[in-house]
Amino acid sequence: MSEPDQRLFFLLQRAAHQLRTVADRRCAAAAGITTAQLGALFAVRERPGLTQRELAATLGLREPGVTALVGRLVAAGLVSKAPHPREHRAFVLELTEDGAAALGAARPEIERFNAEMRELLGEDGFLRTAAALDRLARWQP
Amino acid sequence: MSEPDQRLFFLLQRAAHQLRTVADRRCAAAAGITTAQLGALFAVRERPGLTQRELAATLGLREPGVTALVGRLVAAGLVSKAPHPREHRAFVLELTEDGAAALGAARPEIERFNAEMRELLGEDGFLRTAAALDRLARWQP
DNA sequence: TCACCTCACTTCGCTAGTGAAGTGAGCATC
DNA sequence: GATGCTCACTTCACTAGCGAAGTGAGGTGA
Repeated sequence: MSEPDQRLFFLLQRAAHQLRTVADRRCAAAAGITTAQLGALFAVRERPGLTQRELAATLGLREPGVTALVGRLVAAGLVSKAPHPREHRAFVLELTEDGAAALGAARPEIERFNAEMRELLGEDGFLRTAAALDRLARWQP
Repeated sequence: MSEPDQRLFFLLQRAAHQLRTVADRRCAAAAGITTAQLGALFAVRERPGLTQRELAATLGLREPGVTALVGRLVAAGLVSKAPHPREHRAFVLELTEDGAAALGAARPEIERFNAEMRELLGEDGFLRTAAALDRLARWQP
């Protein structure tokens, strides 16, 4: 492996970390919650009645992480958690009004984030990066 | 903002998270340390005598994080930490033999990771993504 | 019918980051 | 030569994720 290749690997890791922390600070400023929490709200809004297992798959997290994440959202009143009608082990998640409001509050910040990314990478680079990360998101080692 | 745009934002977050965790599991299996630790070793090898402040800038971390990170590496005997010759508040970091060995041990895994990314994204997509993430890594909100 | 398995979720202990505040050496200024 | 500033690093309290193990309801097969 060439030296630049190795550098590339670490660069990638740093970029991934940067993405998370920058976005997190933005979301926290806009809606008072983290990107992960916001992502969960978005997922629940898209598919109301989601179970935690499904949410874990959607977000690319493990179950314990989702248990904690949902716990925080329920405690904050942003998501409701009710017994599953058919499957007694599971719960169904719904967005509350406050949850929808938080999602709305973060929207301008997300817009700004995307706009800056577009500026940074160019429209073409932005779309290509998005496509690439789309595949990465579904990547299983 | 269009709905797909919002989805894109969360997709990006998930991809970033996926990248970190996949790479971390690989590195842990290969060298017994995390990607962040490996990245620090790489940085110290490239610029021996680095201070922690410089390392923080290189890795995109904050100082407390680097204090802990370096502490772990020193405890593991992978990095040495000596007083700075001129600046008494600072320390200079050097790679130990074990540190170099760990870096070497992880090399095939990094190679494999990069190869899979290339396969996933195509050579062109890989290079473009790398270039994009290079900018992202240096991005300051 | 009763032991056994499956599986959604939880609990526990861990690692790795963050921000805010603290520490202390060296230097400048009065 | 005391006062106070700067700044590299540390400490502290916190959040967020992980893996492994535990819990318990529902189904399955001898």
